[in-house]
Amino acid sequence: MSDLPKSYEPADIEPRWYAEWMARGYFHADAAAPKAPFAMVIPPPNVTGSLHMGHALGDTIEDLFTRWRRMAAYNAMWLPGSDHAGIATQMVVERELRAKEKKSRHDIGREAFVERVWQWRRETGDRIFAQLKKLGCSLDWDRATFTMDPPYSAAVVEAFVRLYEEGLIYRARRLINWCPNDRTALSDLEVDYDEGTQGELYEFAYPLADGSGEVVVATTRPETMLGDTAVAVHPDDPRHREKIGKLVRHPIVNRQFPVIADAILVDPKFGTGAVKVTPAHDPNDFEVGLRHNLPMISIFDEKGVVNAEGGPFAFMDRFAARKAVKARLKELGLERGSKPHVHAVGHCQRCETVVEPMLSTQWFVKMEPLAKPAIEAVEQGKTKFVPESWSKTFFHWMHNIRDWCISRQLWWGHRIPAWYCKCGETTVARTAPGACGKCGATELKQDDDVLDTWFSSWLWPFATLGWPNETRELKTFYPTTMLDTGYDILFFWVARMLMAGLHFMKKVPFRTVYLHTMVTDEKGEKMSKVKGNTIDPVEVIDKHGADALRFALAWLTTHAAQGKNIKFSMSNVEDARRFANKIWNAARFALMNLPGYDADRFADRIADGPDRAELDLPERWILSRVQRVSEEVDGALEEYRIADAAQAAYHFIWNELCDWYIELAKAGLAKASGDSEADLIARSKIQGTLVTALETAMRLLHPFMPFITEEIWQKLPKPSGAPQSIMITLYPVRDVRFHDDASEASMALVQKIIVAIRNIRQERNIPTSTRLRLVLAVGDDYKKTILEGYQSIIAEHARCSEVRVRRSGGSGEYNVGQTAMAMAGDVEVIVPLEGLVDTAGEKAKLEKQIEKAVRDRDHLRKKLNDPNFTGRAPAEVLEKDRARLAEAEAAIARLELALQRLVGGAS
RNA sequence: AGGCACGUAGCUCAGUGGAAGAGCACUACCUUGACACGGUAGGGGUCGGCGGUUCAAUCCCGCCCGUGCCUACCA
Repeated sequence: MSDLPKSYEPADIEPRWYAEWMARGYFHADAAAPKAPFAMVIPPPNVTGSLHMGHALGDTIEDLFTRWRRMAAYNAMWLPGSDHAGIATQMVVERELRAKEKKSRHDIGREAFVERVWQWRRETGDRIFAQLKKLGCSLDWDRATFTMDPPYSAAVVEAFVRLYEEGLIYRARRLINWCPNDRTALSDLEVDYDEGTQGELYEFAYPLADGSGEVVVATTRPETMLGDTAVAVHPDDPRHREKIGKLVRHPIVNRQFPVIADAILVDPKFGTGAVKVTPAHDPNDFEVGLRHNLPMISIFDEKGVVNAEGGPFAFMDRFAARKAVKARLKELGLERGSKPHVHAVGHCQRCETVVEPMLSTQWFVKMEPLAKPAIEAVEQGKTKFVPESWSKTFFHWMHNIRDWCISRQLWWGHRIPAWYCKCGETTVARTAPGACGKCGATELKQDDDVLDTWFSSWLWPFATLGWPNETRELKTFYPTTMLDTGYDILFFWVARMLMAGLHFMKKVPFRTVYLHTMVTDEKGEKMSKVKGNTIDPVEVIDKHGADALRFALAWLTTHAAQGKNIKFSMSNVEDARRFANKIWNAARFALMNLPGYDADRFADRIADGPDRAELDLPERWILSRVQRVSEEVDGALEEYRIADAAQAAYHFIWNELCDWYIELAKAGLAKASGDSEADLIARSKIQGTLVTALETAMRLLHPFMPFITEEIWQKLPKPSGAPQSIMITLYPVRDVRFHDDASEASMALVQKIIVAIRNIRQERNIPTSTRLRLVLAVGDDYKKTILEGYQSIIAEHARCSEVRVRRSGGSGEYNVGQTAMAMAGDVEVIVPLEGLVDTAGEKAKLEKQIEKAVRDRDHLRKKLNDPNFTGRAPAEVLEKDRARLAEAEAAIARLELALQRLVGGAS
């Protein structure tokens, strides 16, 4: 007897099973196991991070695939870890230091600060791991890796040194993106452009040095004029042609510089046709500076404050200087105008400070040689994107790739393995060199900078498996099978991993890249703490359970078209929770109805399929259906159609197993409630089928909802020798013995008939307590025989006292004018309604049905009379349409007959 | 500026060259011994607009309108 509570309470069940699975070591994959590998690495969350909805989505998808493959007998390995997240982590610890001790990192020094970060990590880092466990993630925790672990750090150094030795890493003075707030260089990808910033196009005049006039320039950043070293015009612009080669006089700092001609920089149609050139603070101007060999004058320090080059404006902040410079120009009578101007302004991805282009010496990775093999690998299908359309975006970026600035002026991260000698020699080495290789000096100074966090992340799929050592792990699990991640880090991470994997391992790092969408709030707005529209997955789990959250996300995970996202709301979770409750109650029903059931005996009975087991229609039908749905779910997962898989499982469980089979089983069990041997056998067939269908459904659903399926699975009776956990069972596989087209067709007809009767009842307001007498009229004896076999099922479910089946066309079987009639496929469903009939109403209903059938018939006739159609359409389409036409014609005939009788009877 | 997508039921979204689908919402009825976190039945869409290809178009092609996203140095 079941003592299950009436509704499902996940909080009691989930933590218990996760602990049990851990204890039994189910998450661990042995690299030496003689099984086909399925390997995946987690996109490592920041150590500072806590689980947000984006993680919840990705990790649900990843766990879903890991569990699914594990149940298909793969050696499934999902590798966990976390990322040291340079800037983010440094900022967190700095903030804490300031709050607790009112000190800056500079106050305590680099060594002490880095120790502080380690201490912070020991105390509060990897909080997210506990949250991943709550979500049910079956990660191989023994392999958890942190990007600052000593072996991983060694791999980072190894990668740097190799690339340096190969000439793919170089140090150069370039114009880079600088964040004056974080005081570090950024890569191009770390700059977000704020499209549509309302700015000003300000015009002012540079006087020509010879006094022959002036040249008016237009700029959005007047303050950078302090660093101007040229004015550029288009060589063919008649307005400016005679000024080319002349000098202008800088009105504020004591300097003269030329008017130059540059057809690349200058668009004569824009602004005044003359451009001020600031090579040290603008990427385009930098290029001009190189082309024309102009001086490059940096006018800001690392905080974005004007330096000594700014003359009277020194020590002013960038934005204060802008105002001051404008005011001064006005005083000097050089202001020439201003108009509003919308343009894109770059912001630091991390702190949103306006990025300053600065001239600076940094380390770079030469990307083109790395990009080429990655492009080819994707072209050749060695790595596939899902959805496929992302490969276009990938190619576009890869073909236009630029060198990657990898040095960061931070303290937290992998320190650049380069040492400088007073003699000017640079030594790049795996360990600190004892002396300069050139001059022998022993006082070498290591580069102060650390590497971009992504420089360690791009090694993730192989550095986590022991690279550069040749490990068993690498041999077994590299290349990994799939990678799942959000499309927002396609360039940051996926593309770079492809490049690093091909370069260092000579093989792609993953066969398939599944890119999932972004999760937003229900209005489609990005979730953010500032906006206050975040949904905390941990709170959701506490309230509704991890299974509900996971299923809600899976249900919504359709292929990620660009610019689309998952609009997530709590109602999605509530729906999923209702589903969990439904499953729970289906299991309760089963468990309440199993007294006397012997799982071993049923297993014997069913061992050779449903024929030998002598099952009845409902049993044959549901076993065929669970089989078909299993294949559907499995097939959908093969194609990464996650929502389709979730929805197929959902509809099977709710609309077939619960709505129909359990109802059919109730009647069957009631009928066979006695103690006779016959009853016992009849009962056991139903019990066995119910348990089998439910057990299969639980396995099917386990990757989506691991906890509830385990809980129920454990409670179901199983034949002796069954596995200890649903986690280590086999995923439902194709078994053609249970395919039963005939039973599915018969059941579909029975269902149609029952629905037609319920419809009649509903429309006429006939209460369920009124037992109906039913007549089914069919066109041939074959169908008559079949339906006669299902009379009792129909009677039970449509609440009829009597069901008669006869050939159609006869008369006198029911009282004229006293019946309701409807078509269920080609079966006439006739319900005598003595004394209950509203003749006018019946007439209207019949007419409506006729009208629809006539519409169908006319449409089909027209089609089938068109030789163009019959001549060109494929045979099966013609056949189908002819059958439909025949059905429509028969329906019209029978409905019209019924109408005539009705009218005749009433008159 | 270039590129990639999208426009299907009130809402959120699937879908396919051969009779329009789901979840939620809505309407009516039902406290039936698995479940009211439930059941039964139902209403609701010229599949953004206009052309074209085809025997057949929501699906393929072109144009237009609208929306979103990505990349890019427009002073």
